[in-house]
Amino acid sequence: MKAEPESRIFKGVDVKFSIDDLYAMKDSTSQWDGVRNFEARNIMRDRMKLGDKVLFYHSNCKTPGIAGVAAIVREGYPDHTAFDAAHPYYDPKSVRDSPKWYMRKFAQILSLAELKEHGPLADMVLIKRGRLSVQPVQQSEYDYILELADKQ
DNA sequence: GCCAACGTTGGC
DNA sequence: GCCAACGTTGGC
Repeated sequence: MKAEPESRIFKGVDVKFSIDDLYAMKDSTSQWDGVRNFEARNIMRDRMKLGDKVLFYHSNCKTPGIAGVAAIVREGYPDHTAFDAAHPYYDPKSVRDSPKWYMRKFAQILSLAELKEHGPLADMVLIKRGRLSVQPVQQSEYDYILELADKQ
């Protein structure tokens, strides 16, 4: 799942959310709001289950890459930010979702540039397609990435 | 800041 | 249901 670790003002609000921001939250847990893409929403609503692991990706920043691992502690439910006309994530047509997590941070970012150098990851949605804020990861890809992280 | 790739909208 | 126009993502 992607989030932007550097400050960016969207409709008057800073949307910055890094792995450190997640860690700093109460119980290192947060809702995951603001998803406004149907495919991404469907993955959150239909496929992400309690206890599932999540690769936390830093996007739109100096070193885009995987920052660590989080886990689902609550399954999808409607994103209330979509109902609030004053909220930057307001959507007048809304019915949406969001899960929650906790996390483990990698020693260093596994940068996109580095991930691209590893053949076993060549078919990752992240590499092949890129643009999608919530993406499925194959178990083999996840295991490979955790091995890379453990070698740091 | 550029722009390619892709998603969404809406007229027809 | 097509598709042009437009908007967004996100690496570079």
